[in-house]
Amino acid sequence: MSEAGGRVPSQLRKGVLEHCVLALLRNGPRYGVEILAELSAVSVMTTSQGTIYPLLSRLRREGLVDTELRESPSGPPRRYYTLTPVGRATLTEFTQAWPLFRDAVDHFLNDPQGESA
Amino acid sequence: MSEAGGRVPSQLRKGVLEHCVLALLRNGPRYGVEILAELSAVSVMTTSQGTIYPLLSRLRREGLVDTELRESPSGPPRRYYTLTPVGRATLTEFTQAWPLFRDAVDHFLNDPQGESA
DNA sequence: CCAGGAACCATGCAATGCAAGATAGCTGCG
DNA sequence: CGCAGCTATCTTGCATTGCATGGTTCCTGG
Repeated sequence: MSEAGGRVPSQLRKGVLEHCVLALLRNGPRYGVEILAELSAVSVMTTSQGTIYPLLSRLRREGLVDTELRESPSGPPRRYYTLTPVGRATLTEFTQAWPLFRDAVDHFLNDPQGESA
Repeated sequence: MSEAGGRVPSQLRKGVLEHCVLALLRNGPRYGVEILAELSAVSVMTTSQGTIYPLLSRLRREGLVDTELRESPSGPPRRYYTLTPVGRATLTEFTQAWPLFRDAVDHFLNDPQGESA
């Protein structure tokens, strides 16, 4: 309630979450719950296990990430995800495409008359 | 292919197109084909009739826009869309939420180490 | 052994962009 | 008038993907 201004429609995340996960993996291998936590550290990206596990499975199926099961110091084993060359290339593509999209949205939101420069 | 750098995944548009249309309508009433043209003027927002007509129907059904059928100086009648107060409020909400989302994505894409500025 | 938590995964649903195609009105031409 | 071609609107079916829900496995502590 009263978060009208801060609420981000979940549809916005479509097609973006995937690339944010790839971006996280640039920093080194991560496992599911860890990825979930790092995403949720930025509130508008907060999501759930029901979102990222299917997402991670898809990334693996499509060859964008490799996985490796490692024992945990305490608890069940963790599945670590690592970028493959294909995953890295996909991330690079997105990194180039994103500013175009972002600026286009800014254009429509900020340029009512098409005036400006 | 080979457009890797400029290609914007269509999933990116999800939930955004709707608000870009609302933003367009701030400039006054528009009809379908006209909206399609103004969106396509920004290449990454190029879309098709099969996308905007269902979208416009939904906006009308949800009370975000009003419609009015007007004769065309030449051709079939056109259905003009106008923002309702609800539509205007929805647009305002999105205008506030968008920068949060945009900056979050920028954060993940540009901040590999979390080193910040 | 049992309780509880950490970690993983699968299933079904909802929202929405899109391709393809159908319909209807207007204009110009013969 | 009759037809071609354009403008404009709308419908249907599909693919993608975020999400809620629930279930399973492994480890630790008592």
